Amino acid sequence: MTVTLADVAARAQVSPATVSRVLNGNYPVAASTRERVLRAVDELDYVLNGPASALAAATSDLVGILVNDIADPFFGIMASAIQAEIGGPGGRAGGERLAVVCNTGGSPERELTYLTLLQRQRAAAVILTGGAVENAPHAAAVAAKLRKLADAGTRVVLCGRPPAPDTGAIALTFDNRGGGRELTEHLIGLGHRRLGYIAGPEERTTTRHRLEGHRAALEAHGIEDDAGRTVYGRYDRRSGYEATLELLRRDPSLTAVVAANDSVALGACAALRDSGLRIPEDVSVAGFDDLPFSIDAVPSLTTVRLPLSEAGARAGRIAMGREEPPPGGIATIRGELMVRGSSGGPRVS
Amino acid sequence: MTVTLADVAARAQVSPATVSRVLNGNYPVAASTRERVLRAVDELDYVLNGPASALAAATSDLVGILVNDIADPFFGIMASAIQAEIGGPGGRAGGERLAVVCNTGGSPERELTYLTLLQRQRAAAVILTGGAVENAPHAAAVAAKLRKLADAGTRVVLCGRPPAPDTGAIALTFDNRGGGRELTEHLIGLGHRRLGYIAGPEERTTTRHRLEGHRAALEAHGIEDDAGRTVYGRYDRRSGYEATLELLRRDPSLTAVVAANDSVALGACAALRDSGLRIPEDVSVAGFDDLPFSIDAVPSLTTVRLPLSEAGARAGRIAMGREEPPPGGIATIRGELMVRGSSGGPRVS
DNA sequence: AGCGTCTCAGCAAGCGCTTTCTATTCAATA
DNA sequence: TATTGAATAGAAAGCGCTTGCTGAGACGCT
Repeated sequence: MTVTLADVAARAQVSPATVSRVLNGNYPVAASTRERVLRAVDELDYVLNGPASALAAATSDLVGILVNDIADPFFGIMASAIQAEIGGPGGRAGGERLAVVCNTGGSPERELTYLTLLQRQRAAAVILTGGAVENAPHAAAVAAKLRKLADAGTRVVLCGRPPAPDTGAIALTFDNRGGGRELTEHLIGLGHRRLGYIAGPEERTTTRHRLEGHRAALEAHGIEDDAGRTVYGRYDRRSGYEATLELLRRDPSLTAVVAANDSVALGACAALRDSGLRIPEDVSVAGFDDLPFSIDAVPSLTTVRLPLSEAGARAGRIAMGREEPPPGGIATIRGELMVRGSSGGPRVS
Repeated sequence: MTVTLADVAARAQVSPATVSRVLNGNYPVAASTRERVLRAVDELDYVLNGPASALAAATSDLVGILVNDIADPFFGIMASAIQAEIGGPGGRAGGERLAVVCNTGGSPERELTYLTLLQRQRAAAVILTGGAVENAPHAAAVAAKLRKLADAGTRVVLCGRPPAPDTGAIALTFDNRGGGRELTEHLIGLGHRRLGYIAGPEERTTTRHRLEGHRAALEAHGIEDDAGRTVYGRYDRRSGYEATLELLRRDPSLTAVVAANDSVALGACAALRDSGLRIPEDVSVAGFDDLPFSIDAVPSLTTVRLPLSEAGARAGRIAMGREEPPPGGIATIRGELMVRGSSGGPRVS
């Protein structure tokens, strides 16, 4: 049999209540008693029963982190920063919490199911990262879930995701629109007029915002936005490769390709090279996010740096109640344009 | 107040026991009754209380996945594959389990603490991924924990990690030694004789095994292994960059650099380029793992492909008891040499 | 008609912990 | 010396669920 609180109590010659209090440290216990209890715990190699404890105390030490793709460093970096703050092991003493990273794969159903699962576990907090799916019924369902979670005392934080009104959720949003605009303006400033755009999956807030920024820049400079210059895809390299070939087919005179993120941009680079085009002499390329590998590409990638780690850390602290939420429950986090080797003036044709 | 089983029972005019049985589907319930219960659940928007359920049933639906660095795709890919099999939401019906990805950061203490936390939660299974720390006391502590977990009925699987004897843990091990050897033999075959090696952190099984493979290859071909040709670092790009500069300083006549993994190799490439050396004309570079970005490097990286996804999926299935463990509880998974653009014959000096 | 059998539902005893309330002790105060 | 009040420990009542056991019908058999 496994060791229980009662066993420890018996061994230490105290009541179970006392053992519980020693373990939780939330009630005065004489030093001598405490020590006796601690020794018994040690000798019996006792490990608290989490479920029982959670049931009795009506709280749990689980914190859920929802990500769209755990294999994508974009999410990995945020998750890592969050976890560090959640203070799983190694964090500050006291709150030893278990961070649960849940991989939704970008699927609305999975997202909902995970939220239910976390609700079932009475999670202490839930952090949703990355773009949301833009689909009215689903958005409503998620909002309802979030509201319910908040009502049940679970702290809900959105990190790199647009605010969810009326849910009580704190939102740390990336300024994808602004970043997208800045990026395209940089290219326009370089002299580009025929820019292809490789967007992410449709019905995703991130996709839409970045694209809106791109279009706003075009419009501001009186450049007509030919719909054929935008191709939708996924947020991965492969998608970037294929989309680039498609863009090239539609208009071989392109001088720049703006990608929805860095992985896509890398795919674009590969496609361009395979098509015999030089970067940036023939075609400039720009990404988004500034993931670690982007600086390693050859040429290194012009992109928009998102402070993933900082945002994640802040979200983690807010979720733990260790930092004040931003006023109004919403904060916008801006990206920073990183001009590097993959962008240059257009070729003269 | 939150809705409880009893509320549902009252509404459906049955006993709590019946509701529980409907929800768990592990006991015959008349169709009409079942439907009535299900309707009540729906109407009340009832969500099972996880802790209570876990306490009463003495089991939980948590599955722990320990990774060294969640921001590293090496682990992300495995975790993703595992999670898909764990069948969180979206998996096959029935076992709706919550996959908990825990980020140890490569720290022994955190690893131990997470294991305790999982033990406390009475996790259904625990999967440890990636290399282990080689440090006798710590290894013993981990082994003891694993044994205890196994005794408590938690299934323990090691994925990409050497076996832990006498712990009852199933091990799917990568043949790092073999892969390392093959890689170096490839370079030797190309004519290289002065190879630098950038190892991972010391006291890590992965580091040691890959290095042993490298040295075995050197020895097999009668190449003396100058200790100065090996530099230890971390498993990241930065480390590769710095280590390469160091190697170059020690011996500018190097014709090849073998890195502990792909990220390190990319850093090495950057350092070589910054030193005015061409790849592979002046210096060949090789990585390990074959992460998705490796093929995008310019030139694309010669490396050893590890079937991360497949291994993760298999580990997940074994953890769920959905696949027979390998005979003897140990399986060795081989890597595959991927010869690409970053390796070529040595320059003629 | 009598009886074993099978199906389905309820009773009630926990699961291992937390926490309120109560009891005891002992020192400080009147 | 009697009295008050900290400080500390224990008793016991749950927390919300699962499950072994019991019981009540319904059915088919002899």
